[in-house]
Amino acid sequence: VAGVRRRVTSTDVAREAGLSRATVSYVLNDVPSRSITEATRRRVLEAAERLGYSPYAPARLLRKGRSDVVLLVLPDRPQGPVGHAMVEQLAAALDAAGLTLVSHLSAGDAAVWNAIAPAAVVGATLFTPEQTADMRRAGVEVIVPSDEQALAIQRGGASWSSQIGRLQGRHLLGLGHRRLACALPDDPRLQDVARQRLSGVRKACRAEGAPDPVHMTVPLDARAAADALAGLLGSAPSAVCAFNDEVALAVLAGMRTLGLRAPDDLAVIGADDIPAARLAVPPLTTVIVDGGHVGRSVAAYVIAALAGEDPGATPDVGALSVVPRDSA
Amino acid sequence: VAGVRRRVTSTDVAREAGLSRATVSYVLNDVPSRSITEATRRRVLEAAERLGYSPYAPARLLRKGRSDVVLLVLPDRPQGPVGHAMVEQLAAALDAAGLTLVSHLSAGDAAVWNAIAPAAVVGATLFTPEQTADMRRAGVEVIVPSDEQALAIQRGGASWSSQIGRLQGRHLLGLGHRRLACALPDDPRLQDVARQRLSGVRKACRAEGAPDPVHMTVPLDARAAADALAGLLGSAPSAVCAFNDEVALAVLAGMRTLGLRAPDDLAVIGADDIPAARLAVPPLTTVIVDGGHVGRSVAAYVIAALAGEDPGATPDVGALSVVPRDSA
DNA sequence: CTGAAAGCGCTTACAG
DNA sequence: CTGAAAGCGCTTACAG
Repeated sequence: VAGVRRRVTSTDVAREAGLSRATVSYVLNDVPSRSITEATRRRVLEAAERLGYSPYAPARLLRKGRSDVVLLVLPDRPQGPVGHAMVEQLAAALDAAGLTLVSHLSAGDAAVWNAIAPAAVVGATLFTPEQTADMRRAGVEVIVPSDEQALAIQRGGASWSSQIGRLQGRHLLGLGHRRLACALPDDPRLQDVARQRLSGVRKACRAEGAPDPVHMTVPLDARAAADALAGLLGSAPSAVCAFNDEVALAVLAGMRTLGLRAPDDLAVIGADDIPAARLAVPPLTTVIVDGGHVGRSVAAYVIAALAGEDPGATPDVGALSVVPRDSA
Repeated sequence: VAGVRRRVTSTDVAREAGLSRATVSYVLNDVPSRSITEATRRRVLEAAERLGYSPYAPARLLRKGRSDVVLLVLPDRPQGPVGHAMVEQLAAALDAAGLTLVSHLSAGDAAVWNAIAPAAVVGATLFTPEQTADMRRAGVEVIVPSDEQALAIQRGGASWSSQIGRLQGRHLLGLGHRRLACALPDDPRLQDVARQRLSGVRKACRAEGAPDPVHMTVPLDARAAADALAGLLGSAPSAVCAFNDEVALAVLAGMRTLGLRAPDDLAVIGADDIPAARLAVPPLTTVIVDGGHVGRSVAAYVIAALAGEDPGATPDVGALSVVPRDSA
């Protein structure tokens, strides 16, 4: 498991090939402005192969002064399929541009960017001004703040999360509902996003002249969800916008405990379209976000900014759409 | 967004403090073998603060020859709560030892370890011999292969996934079932793990003298699941071990379509305990893995190996347990 | 108690 | 077409 072997350097390759380190470097990096004999070329390549040479990143970085690593800072919670698609497409698009993506779960620690000196940092989480300053100091060239901050969709300046709320509300209102409720998660780490969501639903209601939505916290447990629901029935909502599909599932479970049926007694709409959504009883109507699209547009933004071009406003987060099923 | 400012180096700090780079380095790294005047100390610290100095990782690495970054290679699929707890605890335990964890979604690309030159690579995914050789070349000191390869629990030499299958089988058999079925996922990326799972269930059956389990592929869709189930009814199983909770939910949905009830017509047990499991109809009996424990024990292994100590066999993956609910 | 100097491995002007 | 040399920013023996 442990290895004490000395590192193979370009000097070794040069010696093995009977050439200089400069030539080795030129061949290995395919420098266009240099013309190299085919014979020399081959000699270098073969020597490198034979020795198992692989350039040492820190040294190369120190010399070139520019990293090709992009760091993605992820919020500290499990990732659904949308988040996964986002990361996957972001990585693929960056890779095609010669950039490597690595992720780190947010813990507010400066150590990460200092430890890897990335060319860019993408936040799927909020950055404090102190963190941003610290990144700059660590030599990070491009900083893409969280979607909640800057990936905010331009029209209306509303955040992504609030857009989802707006779409949920609009869908329910379009179905004829007037009194809406919001089911929010009890996870403290989600409260900021939850607030955005609620404001999106409220916006939809006001646009249609419907009363402001009421809201409640719904734990991921049938009994607790039933209690939360029971406390809300006084205001007689006819439909609920859930923070995400899990919360929606909890609402459905609570309703079952209370002897209520969806969508007749109460319509329910979720968000994320997790696999369990379509398997629920009844199958859950939900809002889907094209995570892949978000990933690709963030990648384009990073690549442009790194190339010194004006990346344009902020990344486009793409279209949301509702997947109509039976719960609403 | 882009910044052209020159990097602040230790030379700048030295100049600002009116001292040498050596002294700056000694103070900033708190070298124990050096005694430094309190006044000098403070002068360095203040100058560094004033200039916003942060040591440049590549340079330090090049000199010290040893990174404090650990790379985790993750399989390319969404992570459930178990995987998340594993990553979280692994990161925390490494952090306490001065190591920084970063992750990368597997894509079989050598670029990752070459780009960041980590001290250790932990695989939550299988490594080919070529990849391992490539890591060695890139200077990776410690390589921890996937649990499926080496985190395999010692007793019996069975892999983690197969242990889960065994526990599922044992639980069902203990409930009096004799004819078991396995519900496997249709995702091609999961086939290897699925095979392990099946072999675990088979092992449990043989230990009890029950017939070998039959198996079927169950897509995450009620209709398709019903079809799969219908094709299986000929062999008259009385219980099914699902690959994970999502597949279990699909089995439940398929049964509903067929007019079957759990657990009376068919008992169902899942694995992972995702939030949707306890909210299902009926609430899903499942197997829970202590992801946090796995993360901590992998961290201990990495830390010991990096310190040159014998890390002992391979990381302990900790106890599995079944969460009994209504579906079995 | 502090500093001058070497060297980690790489790339890239600059000579030849 | 190829090579000798400088220098990226850091740490650490080695002198003083």
